[in-house]
Amino acid sequence: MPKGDALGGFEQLVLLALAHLGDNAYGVTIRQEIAARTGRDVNIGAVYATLDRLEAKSLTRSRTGEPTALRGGRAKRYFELTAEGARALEESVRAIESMIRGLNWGELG
Amino acid sequence: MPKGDALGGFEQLVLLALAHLGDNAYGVTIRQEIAARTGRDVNIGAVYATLDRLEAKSLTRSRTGEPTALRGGRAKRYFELTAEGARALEESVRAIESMIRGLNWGELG
DNA sequence: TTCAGTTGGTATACGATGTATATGAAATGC
DNA sequence: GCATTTCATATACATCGTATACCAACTGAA
Repeated sequence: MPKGDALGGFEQLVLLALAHLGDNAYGVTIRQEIAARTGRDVNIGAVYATLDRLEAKSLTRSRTGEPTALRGGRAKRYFELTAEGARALEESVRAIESMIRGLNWGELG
Repeated sequence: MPKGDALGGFEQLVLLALAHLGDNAYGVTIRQEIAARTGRDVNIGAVYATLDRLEAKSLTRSRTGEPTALRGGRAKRYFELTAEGARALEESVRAIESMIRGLNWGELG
């Protein structure tokens, strides 16, 4: 990995949410996924801003879906990982895991 | 966790390095620990800047050690986690682990 | 048939975080 | 003493994270 393109913490979170959601990833579900797994109640604007930045870096791509026959069911913007995004995510997960490995929680603080 | 005090990605990395290094954590070794585990060649200035911010948030504390009898062996500034820092780190590791759990790498990209 | 109510997205601004560059200070060894 | 080595600090700027506010599209019922 060339230096300088490490993922930010929130970018990593959003990419992980995409990975879990598969073909049902759009603003609202992404936010829910993060909240459900981490307990962190993120702002929806933060999610979209980050998705835009990820797309600008070619780590994600998006398409507009069809409206659904539900009250307020307007068309969604679906997001997915690109191959490059999947690679960056794997790399970044590997990095954090190797930092976590072997920690002795008992001796901290 | 009260909203707003989530750790940044690099802050988390630095705290993890502290956790591994125990009583031998100072600028140079912290940098080495991160590089050795992640392959990421971080800038020393970035490390100190982050340590200062962590200390401002009471997640770490520091003290100045004794000079050593080595060429260039000037006094080091040692860093360690506070109890609060250890808690924040555990919390943040738990969050990322629950985001990683159950991922199916094969279906990405 | 229009408008309240609901879902979902966009714009933008700003503070926090991440990073590079440059400089400073204290020690040793010759 | 002065070059050399280790370690720390200062500063400036780019990127990321977050809040606030607003806009758009659709349904259902008056």
